[in-house]
Amino acid sequence: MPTERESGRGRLSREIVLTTALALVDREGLDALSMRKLAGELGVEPMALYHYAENKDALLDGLVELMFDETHQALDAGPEETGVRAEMHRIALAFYRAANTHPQVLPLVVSRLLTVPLVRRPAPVLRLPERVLARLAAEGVDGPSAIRAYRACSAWALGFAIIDLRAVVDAPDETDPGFRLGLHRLRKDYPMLRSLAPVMAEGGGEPEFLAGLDALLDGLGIIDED
Amino acid sequence: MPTERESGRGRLSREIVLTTALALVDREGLDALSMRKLAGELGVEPMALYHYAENKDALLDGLVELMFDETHQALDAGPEETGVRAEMHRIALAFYRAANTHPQVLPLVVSRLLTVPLVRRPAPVLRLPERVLARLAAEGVDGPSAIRAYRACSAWALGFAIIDLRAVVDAPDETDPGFRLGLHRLRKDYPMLRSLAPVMAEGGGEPEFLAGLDALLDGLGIIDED
DNA sequence: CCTGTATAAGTACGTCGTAAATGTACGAGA
DNA sequence: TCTCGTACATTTACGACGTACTTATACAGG
Repeated sequence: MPTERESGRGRLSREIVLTTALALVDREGLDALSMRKLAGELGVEPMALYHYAENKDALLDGLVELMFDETHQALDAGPEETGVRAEMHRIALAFYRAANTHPQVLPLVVSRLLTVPLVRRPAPVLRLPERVLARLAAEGVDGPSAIRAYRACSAWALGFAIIDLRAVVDAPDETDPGFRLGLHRLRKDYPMLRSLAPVMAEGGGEPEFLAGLDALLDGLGIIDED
Repeated sequence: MPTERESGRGRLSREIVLTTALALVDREGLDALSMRKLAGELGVEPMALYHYAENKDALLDGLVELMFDETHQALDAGPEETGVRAEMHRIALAFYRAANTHPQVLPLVVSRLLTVPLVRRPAPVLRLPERVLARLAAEGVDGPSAIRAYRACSAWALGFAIIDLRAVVDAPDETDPGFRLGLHRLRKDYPMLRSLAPVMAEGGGEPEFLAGLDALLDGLGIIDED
């Protein structure tokens, strides 16, 4: 006798489909995600997925949504900080960690930002700027300044997540045949890069992330009042 | 009698293939780029392209390469600035402008950064950090500090380019049927976003980009000596 | 003029996203 | 308890894609 998950109705749900897709992407990369493969992983025929995502693009949107959801879950789990600065740290860190957990999703975030108009973005994606702007407004920051601050923080968080993740990939676990050739080219044509590559491979991590964020907030005059 | 470009040998070259591909992507978006379509645009059979790009991924790498090349061309066209700060502005701006010229390539940049190990990145991609690091070293900045500065500048340039380009897409040229519905949702659930959307749609542009860059450099203590 | 080599074209295969039609199991009302 | 509408899953099929493998062509050097 088959369990509920194994036969008939109710085997799938939007959440199951999306989380399985996200796991697949985290594990094997974006290119490995196909409707057929995902269906196979769920023990289902490909077309069944189209009840939960209008098409593949919508499914990819769902992955972005999931990453932002994770950010909000982390934020909702703890209490809001009292200082603006501390709260901005908390929000940015939540996003940064979600991004680090699902690096493969970042290219999707980028292409969606460039493509999907604000008005029809998924709720969790909109909720993040709303959260930031509301907090800044509560602190007495005027509209244009708040927008500038939000823009700076999101640009920094996204950019730093991308750049710093690179460090993982640059780590010297390189065993490919073309490696030594590449190293030689590096030594010859890019001496600075060559000598600093080990430092670069370490990555900045959260301290450097927060330091940059603080520098930006300083520049914008977003400072705790006391 | 057919011209040289129209028959026989020498119709194609890596440069022709790549620039045509880039034009196609700029015009119709990443998804519209297929080997077959590109070949059609070049008046050639699809397989001919494989003499200039090992496969489609390599062709996409070529697009990133082209964007960085454009950055270097802009930089090589003018004289180096004497102050570090001014030179960092010049370099970052060159990149920012190239990114704005080819927004569709940004998702590719991101996925390559996350995927391709440093050692085998295209020359123009390596040349940019080399340029920055060399300049900082010349100014007496030590290795780890230079890396931090480079990381901050590249994260900011990439992130701000992505975030600020979004403004274009968010502009209120929305004529879709679902628009008013979306607007209503916005008003109800995201009041801050709703009221600040017009400000947001304007984008920060180059002044805001440079202001953020300065804030980061200030935070790192990268200051002209005089 | 001939020939080798660089380049383009042709053919073919497996995979992809997904439209359309068909089948199936559950839950509510008789 | 039965039945039937509806929500869900499957089947089948198509065109487009990336690209391996094979064949044709045109130029350059001997």
